[in-house]
Amino acid sequence: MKSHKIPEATIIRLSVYSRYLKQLEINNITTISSVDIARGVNGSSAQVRKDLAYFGEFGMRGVGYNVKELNSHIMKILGLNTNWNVVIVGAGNLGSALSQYKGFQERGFRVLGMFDNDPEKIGRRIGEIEVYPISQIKEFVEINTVRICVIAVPAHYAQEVVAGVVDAGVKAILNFAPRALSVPEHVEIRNVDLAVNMEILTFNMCLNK
Amino acid sequence: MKSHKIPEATIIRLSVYSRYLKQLEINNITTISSVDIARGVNGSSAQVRKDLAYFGEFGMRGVGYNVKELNSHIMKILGLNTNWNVVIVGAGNLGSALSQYKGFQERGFRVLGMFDNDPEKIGRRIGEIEVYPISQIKEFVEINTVRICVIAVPAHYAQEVVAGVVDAGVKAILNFAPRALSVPEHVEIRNVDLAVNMEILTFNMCLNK
DNA sequence: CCCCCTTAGTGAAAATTATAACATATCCTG
DNA sequence: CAGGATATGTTATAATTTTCACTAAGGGGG
Repeated sequence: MKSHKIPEATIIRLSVYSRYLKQLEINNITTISSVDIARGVNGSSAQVRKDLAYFGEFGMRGVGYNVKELNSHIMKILGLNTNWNVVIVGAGNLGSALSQYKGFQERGFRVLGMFDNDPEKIGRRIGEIEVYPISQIKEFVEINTVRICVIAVPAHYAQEVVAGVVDAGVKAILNFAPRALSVPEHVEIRNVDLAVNMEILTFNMCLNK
Repeated sequence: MKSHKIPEATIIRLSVYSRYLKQLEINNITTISSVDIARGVNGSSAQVRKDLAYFGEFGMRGVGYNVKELNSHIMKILGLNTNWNVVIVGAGNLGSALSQYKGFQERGFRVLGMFDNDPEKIGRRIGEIEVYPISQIKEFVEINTVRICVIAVPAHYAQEVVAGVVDAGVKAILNFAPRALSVPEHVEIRNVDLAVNMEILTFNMCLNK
């Protein structure tokens, strides 16, 4: 297990493998080969093996991988052997939808609260989740040991929100606002830009004609 | 303008540059250097210039780029000099939120309709957008020349939906279902896996301690 | 009008990432 | 128990992408 730098693409794929393995588990499939994993995720078998090799040896030559065991290893690699507390800032359409997103819950992400500055929204409940005033976020994050914050506010508020949640002790930010944000060295940030994804599609469509 | 293969990372960055330039336009900034673009998007100036160089020469040496003109070029490169009609399949939380997402409208993506198989949801309106039965999607796509479909249904329905919309004539798919989907050669697909993004954060957080 | 400062464009070098090929280990069959 | 079939782990190779350094070109001041 060398701690050399791991390509981000590898982490993305591990996450995808993991979900696929979960599916196999549900279907009571106990063993799988790298070739079949590759088939299941539209990848290559060499890549599957290479990705796993960064972290150890999880398979058996001539046999394949034990589905459950491999998934368990990957989950641990990804830091998913524990639950994570999450807050969402921005209780608009997107924030609300994210708060209900099953895909988070399934992977151990628990949205404990939402925050907004709109008096209209504060106090409301989205499903089980209450919307608190943004002024209370620091206290909330500290009390509930929240490490992850999702930002789903308009772009021009986003940097301001970052400052607040970083101060509150958040260690990772998933940002849906289409703007580059500055964070301190010790805070992880990841941008999910929905329009960018659309635009990659249009670019490719235009190429092909 | 060489038509060599363009890195996808370049396209992503172009999209980001474009949004940043838009912002500059709004602030009445007329000229900008690659260094300042880089600063605005947390990138490097060499990368900015390299990315643009794939498509032509848009700047003036010793001066920089004309903001408006450069953005106009990038928009055209990305295929955004025209509007795109979009349908969303899945009128749940996520689909509904996406239908209202301002970031799409701003970039010329018009959501014309949503589709679902739940009688509860069919006929309802989310904002201006009506939810139609999935059975009508083919006709709708043909009549409205829809080229892009957003998939926001549970994972186990997603492949089925793909088959339907591809048959209907859709050329690009933005998939939010956490599952690898098969599409014909001529159809572009892009997966936005929200949990994956969370998991990259947790992975990195675990590395750093 | 010339010189200096600035900044785009570009080609080569470096770093990264993916692919392919192979050596090693396990199982199964006869 | 031996040998073939299978599939991992690993090393080497190729491809891609980024970074760096340099050249070329425009603008402004003296």
